[in-house]
Amino acid sequence: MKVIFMGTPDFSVGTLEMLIQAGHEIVLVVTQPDKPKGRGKSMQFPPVKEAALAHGLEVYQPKRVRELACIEYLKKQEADVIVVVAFGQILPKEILEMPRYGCVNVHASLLPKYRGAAPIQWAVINGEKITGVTTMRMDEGLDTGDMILKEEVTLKEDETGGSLFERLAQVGAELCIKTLKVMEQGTAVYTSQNQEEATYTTMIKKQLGEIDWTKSAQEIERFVRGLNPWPSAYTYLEGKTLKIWKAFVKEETISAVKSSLEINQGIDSGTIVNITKDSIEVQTGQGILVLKEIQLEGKKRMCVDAFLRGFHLEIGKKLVQ
RNA sequence: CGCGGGAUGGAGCAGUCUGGAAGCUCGUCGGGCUCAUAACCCGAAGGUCGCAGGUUCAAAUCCUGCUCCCGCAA
Repeated sequence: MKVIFMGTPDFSVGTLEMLIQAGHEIVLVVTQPDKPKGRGKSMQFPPVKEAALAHGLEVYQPKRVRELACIEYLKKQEADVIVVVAFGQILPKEILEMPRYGCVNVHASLLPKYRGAAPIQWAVINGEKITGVTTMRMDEGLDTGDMILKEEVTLKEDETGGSLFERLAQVGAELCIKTLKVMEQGTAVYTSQNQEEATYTTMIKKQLGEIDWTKSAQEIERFVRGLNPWPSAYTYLEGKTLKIWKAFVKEETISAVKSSLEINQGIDSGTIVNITKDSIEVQTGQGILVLKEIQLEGKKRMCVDAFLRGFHLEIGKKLVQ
């Protein structure tokens, strides 16, 4: 089919490449404008643009897709379908209705749950056992279109936002190809979403990563995994930012909840209660979190045993700003 | 020219301001102690102090340029 592809971050790249591989004719790749990124604020191409250029595809970067000039340009392509994967702009009705097969969106959750911007991280943070990818025919709402295909993915014990991101991107790419196939064959089944079951996720901001030590050790551990590798969960140590990359819930606190709760009643959440050769144990609102891999501001991320060799840390210190 | 931290034996750091014998906590190797040990004791190897110039009797340390890493911000 003649396809217009719209997408911006890494998550979209896999789908674009699989579309090419599957033999679809990509007539145009639409992505967000280049933005200054990284240290030194140098201009950088969005990942999708990099991939598109590598395949010799035409790239179009409108500031706003709803502008007339843009709509006209898209119309000229005479595409059969528009595939949208994490594009980052809302499409107006004119575009949604433009292609013969409409606009297909690949969303990284099992709709109608986790509509919105950051379904992957939230699935990990919330401790979901199963998530997945859904394709749908877009309508004017945010992730409210009729669903076409769905595939479940089971989260692993040590799943991080990053690892799940990669897996879902792969699943999403394959699901997209299947979706186009059934649409083309006319065998696609469109299922409307149950509005009552719908949930929404908010966009992940940097600031969200600050750890609230009054939460339970289990919640914080999931929080750490969900925000790895971006934007990362962090706290403070002696006025500096301390990122937590890897941690786990201390086992004893599960089996001996009552006694440890009693013992810890006088200790504030966020206090370092024990330090071993290769771990730092922190009191939380419920249970103890054992830090294994951390990163102090300006330093590389490192295992706690390496950190402790060069940083003299004392029990009783609190991880607060 | 967005702001800032950093580069020192295999790892993590101190030393740099106030130039003048390369140090700390570990790891590694050898030996000892021990029923035993990630514990303890003794000993050893291992570094052109990121790179290139400059100042000086003398530079990890001062000056200049460069490379790489990291935090913030976007």
